Amino acid sequence: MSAVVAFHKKSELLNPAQPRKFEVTCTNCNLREICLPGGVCLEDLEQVQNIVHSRRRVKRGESLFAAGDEFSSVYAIRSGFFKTSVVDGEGREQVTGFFMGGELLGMDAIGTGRHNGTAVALEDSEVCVMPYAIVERMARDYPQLQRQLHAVMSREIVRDHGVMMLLGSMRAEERLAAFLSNLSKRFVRRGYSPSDFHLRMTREELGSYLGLKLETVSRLFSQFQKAGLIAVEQKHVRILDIAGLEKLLSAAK
Amino acid sequence: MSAVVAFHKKSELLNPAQPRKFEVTCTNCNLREICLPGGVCLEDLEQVQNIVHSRRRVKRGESLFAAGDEFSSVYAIRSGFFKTSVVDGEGREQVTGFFMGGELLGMDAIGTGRHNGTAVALEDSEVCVMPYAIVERMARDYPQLQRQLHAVMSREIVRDHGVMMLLGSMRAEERLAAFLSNLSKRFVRRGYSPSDFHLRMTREELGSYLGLKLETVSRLFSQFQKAGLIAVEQKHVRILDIAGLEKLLSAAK
DNA sequence: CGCAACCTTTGACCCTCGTCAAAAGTGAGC
DNA sequence: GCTCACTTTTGACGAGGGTCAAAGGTTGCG
Repeated sequence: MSAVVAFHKKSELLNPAQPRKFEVTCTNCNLREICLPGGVCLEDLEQVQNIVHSRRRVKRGESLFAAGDEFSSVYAIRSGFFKTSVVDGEGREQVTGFFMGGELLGMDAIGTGRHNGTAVALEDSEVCVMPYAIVERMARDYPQLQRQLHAVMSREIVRDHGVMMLLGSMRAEERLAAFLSNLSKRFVRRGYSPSDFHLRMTREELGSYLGLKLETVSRLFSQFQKAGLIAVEQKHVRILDIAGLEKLLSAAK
Repeated sequence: MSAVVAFHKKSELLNPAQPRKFEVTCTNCNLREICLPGGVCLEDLEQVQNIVHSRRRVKRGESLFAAGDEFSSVYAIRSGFFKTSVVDGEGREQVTGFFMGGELLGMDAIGTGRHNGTAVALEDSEVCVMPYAIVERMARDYPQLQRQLHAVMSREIVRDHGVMMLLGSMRAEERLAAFLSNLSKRFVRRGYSPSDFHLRMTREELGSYLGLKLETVSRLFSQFQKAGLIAVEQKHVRILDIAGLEKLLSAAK
């Protein structure tokens, strides 16, 4: 296909070599290991970190990119929380994922030159803007970066297949249990509590992601609470019995 | 992550420069345009086609790779038809896709060095074996190939998001209509009839993909037939009213 | 050619989750 | 601090699709 054409908004590529006001460095970023530069050795990192052209703040409720937007860059989340979604012909929204620090957004656009979905910040966030033109060039020069880029995309595919399993084969309570367990693991990895966190999404957004209606999600939270698995208060969730939650997953059917 | 380590089965990399018995060339392949080398100019293609180390026949029912297998290569389908699936802890299978000529398999393994899912031939098939180590090197030397590789992975992500929409937001009859419409488009692209084809998968496999039980799929086929949208006879399907099928999609809810 | 394994269809019944509705809780902006 | 819009919870009810069962069809193999 010849659609892989448009690559950079000019605005994001001005003066790529100039010194920047803020210190955008991967070297001293605590997310380095789980982010795109993970696996790049320290000497190379000095150069590789120039893939980060700038940073961009996205306030809660604002979109980082929307479906149909011209592709220019991929984005690494430096702080905050995003949802991604796609919309079909009838205006139905399907939430395709929730993303946090160190995770990459925007790879859906490489194939067509336009974003297929929308990324919206669910809390005030900041991302590292990595113009794809630069990513391409750097990937050529630094094999470890190339491999890491492929790995990140591959893992996104694997993640998507997991969501298909969730949506295609699991019952409602298994879906929510799987979601909570997954979220817990990702929080731990980032140094947060595995059992005590604030959900950034509404019941409706979570329902969309899980293929359920918001009422069902709400009922499941109540049900899990009654069962002593979690304590919910609005968006604040405390996992009381992670083993119990994960047993829900093994208890197929 | 350091998991991206293991790359080639020796067996697949022996004598990469030797002349081969069969003429494995992209230049004269009718799938060139929709395959990985698509977009590579003809001069470069002479070299680039060396990413195809060999071909491999996979008989109906055999697997090309299985979950847990060590990653060595990605595979371009030269002829035939595959299903891919993942299996969860409880042994539940979720079919994640159906693939035909020109499409790439195996990208799920780049991130971890092991295949996350399984690819099974649904008819006697042949694939081009492209050792990832060679793909990496070629991608460095030929930017167009690099871009195409990224594009292919990106499109797989977009496809997956479409499946999430299907599984998360559509009703049973919309899912089947969407599937038939999609299959029709892909057949056309490859020079086959858009309205007359042989389904390679069982009702159960199709049901798994669509998040439905086999009985539901069977009922839907009967229902579509009764409505004059299609004619079904076992695995042979003829689309009688593609517009009617696609209207099912717009008629949300 | 005939058997066995598998696949498909169809019916009857039922359960999970969606729909509709109402009320209470929460939070952002004036 | 008050209002209004949004979010969440909970209940009652119903339907879409799952489950169970049985029969017929198809295919491959000995």
